[in-house]
Amino acid sequence: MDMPTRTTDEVILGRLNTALGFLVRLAQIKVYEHFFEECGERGLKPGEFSVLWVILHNPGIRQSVLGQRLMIKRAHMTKLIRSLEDQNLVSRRIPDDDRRAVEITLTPAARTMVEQAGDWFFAYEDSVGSNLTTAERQQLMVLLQKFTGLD
Amino acid sequence: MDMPTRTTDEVILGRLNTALGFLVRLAQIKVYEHFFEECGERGLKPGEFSVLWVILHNPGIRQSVLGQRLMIKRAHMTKLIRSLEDQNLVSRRIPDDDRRAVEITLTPAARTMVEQAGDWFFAYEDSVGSNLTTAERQQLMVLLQKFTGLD
DNA sequence: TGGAGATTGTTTCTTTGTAAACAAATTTTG
DNA sequence: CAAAATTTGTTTACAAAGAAACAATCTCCA
Repeated sequence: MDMPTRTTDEVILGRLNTALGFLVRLAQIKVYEHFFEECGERGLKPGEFSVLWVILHNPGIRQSVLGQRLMIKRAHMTKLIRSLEDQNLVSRRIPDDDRRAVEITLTPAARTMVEQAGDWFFAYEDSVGSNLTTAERQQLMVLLQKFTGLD
Repeated sequence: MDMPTRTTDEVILGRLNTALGFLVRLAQIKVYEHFFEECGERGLKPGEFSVLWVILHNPGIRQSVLGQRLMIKRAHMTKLIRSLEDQNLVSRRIPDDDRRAVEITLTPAARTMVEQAGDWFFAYEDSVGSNLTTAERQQLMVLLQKFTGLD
């Protein structure tokens, strides 16, 4: 009998389910979808939060450095920063010693906001991978740190 | 001295570098960039390949099932399939027993092409995470399978 | 010193993917 | 059975992200 595949778990993936790149992509989508179920309408997306968080902990950081660390391309970073500036969350300053660069700082209002947002963001992050044991989560974290070169 | 952050590895990430969601996003970008360095102008992107690969191994699979398994949204799947159809790689058939559904099959030409593409695709996939040991790669694979619910 | 090349950020255009409204077919249920 | 609800795929409008071309500034070296 050669019935066409009708249900998700019948699907034959072959070697695909051993491919790291494929698995990482699936994981990323899952995290993202899970985020919007949980944090739904908080108004602050994961990308935005990570940018603000890093600026909080590195006041005066340059756009280029921020982009390199978070792996956000220049063109996109420009848009992100402008959007944050429009929301009055960050301010830009051209340093005297290099007038091409832009140094980013949080506004005072944003500082308290981001600290607060950190609470629920990391609470959410703790719920990521809740189908793994604590030990597995720890293991996965370490492996991903090494994989991404963050160790 | 409170110098603004100037180089990537000076950047303070705080709790962020222990956040699974953040790490997974970084990993995904890294895989994707690495892919285009390696496989540059092969004309077949990771997403397209995975779709074709799954159709190859599940001939007559329905669009909805394909989308669920690869976590591709309906609206997007429609465009992907149409693009593949325009390239004469897949054909669509409305089954008699459910005239809303669409069953997808590879064209004969695509079958050999995808089998061939599999060779370099999985060769590339083997090079993903080359900064990890073989054991670590295996571990990461198993953890991601569990994480994504593919086990 | 001054010009070639690199760096930094912006702009414009394109690609990729999502959301919401819709139409058609099917299933459920009163 | 017939109306209501669900499923499946498409369309349209939009958001997120990258690529390439560009302008301004800085660096390096002949």
